[in-house]
Amino acid sequence: MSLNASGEMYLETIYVLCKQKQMVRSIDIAEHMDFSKPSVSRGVGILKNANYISVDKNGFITLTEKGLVLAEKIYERHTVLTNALLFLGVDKETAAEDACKIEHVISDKTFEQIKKHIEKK
Amino acid sequence: MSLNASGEMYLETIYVLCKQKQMVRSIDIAEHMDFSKPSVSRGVGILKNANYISVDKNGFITLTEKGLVLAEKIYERHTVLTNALLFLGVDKETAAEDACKIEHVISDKTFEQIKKHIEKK
DNA sequence: CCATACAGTTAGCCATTGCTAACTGTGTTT
DNA sequence: AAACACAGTTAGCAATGGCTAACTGTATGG
Repeated sequence: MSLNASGEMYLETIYVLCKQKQMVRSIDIAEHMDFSKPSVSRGVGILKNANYISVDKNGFITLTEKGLVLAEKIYERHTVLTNALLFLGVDKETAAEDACKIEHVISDKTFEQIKKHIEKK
Repeated sequence: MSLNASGEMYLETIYVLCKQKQMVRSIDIAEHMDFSKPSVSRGVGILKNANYISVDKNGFITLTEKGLVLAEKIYERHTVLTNALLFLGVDKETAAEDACKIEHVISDKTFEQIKKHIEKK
């Protein structure tokens, strides 16, 4: 019951927003991702269902332990991959965009090797 | 009217098979990709429609000029990315698998930087 | 000559994931 | 109190891209 790219993006967005504002609602996710409210509503429902997040009666979203672990993993991928691309000479915007695509498709093995290599620099 | 990941995979497979056997049919693609015949039939139809390939009356598939150009670009990405991952210490099978995923999502800019960096080694 | 095999196509199912339209429920404002 | 704003949900559309079942058409073989 693990997440695909779409679910990972919602989770990562929640993680990033939580670091910025503590109180995160679906509407904040919608604005941040530039998605419609119903799309986010469904996405949030899936994450909640799979026990990655909790949503209280006021609609405030928090990561569960399971959600936090995965979100941190994805976010680490994002930062390491972005840095890797910046290191290779890719411009900032492109690096962030492409890191965001790559982070959802590569294996743990590959990521660990990239990370190892970048951290040596 | 450009292709997405799925179409690119069909095109790349056709390119690879063409290098191996000259005569390539839909059934060969189906076997190589482990997809059903109808899935391949649709995929091939899309490539044909978009003028990436020609299919003769016997079902033999050839790349058009446009198809060859794109297929070579994708294949180059595949080989360069695979080599990049191998260089980082990823095992052969994982490198090929992940290269296959990455090749469809990264920008030209990012690919060129990776290529430049790998070719210096 | 009929049967069988093989390649391909058609029709249609299913899941995913974006969308709009329209509804619900709650809290504020006049 | 009535009206409005705002957040969220429900229902349902569309495209993508896999699948199976069942058909067509051709070629081979008993």
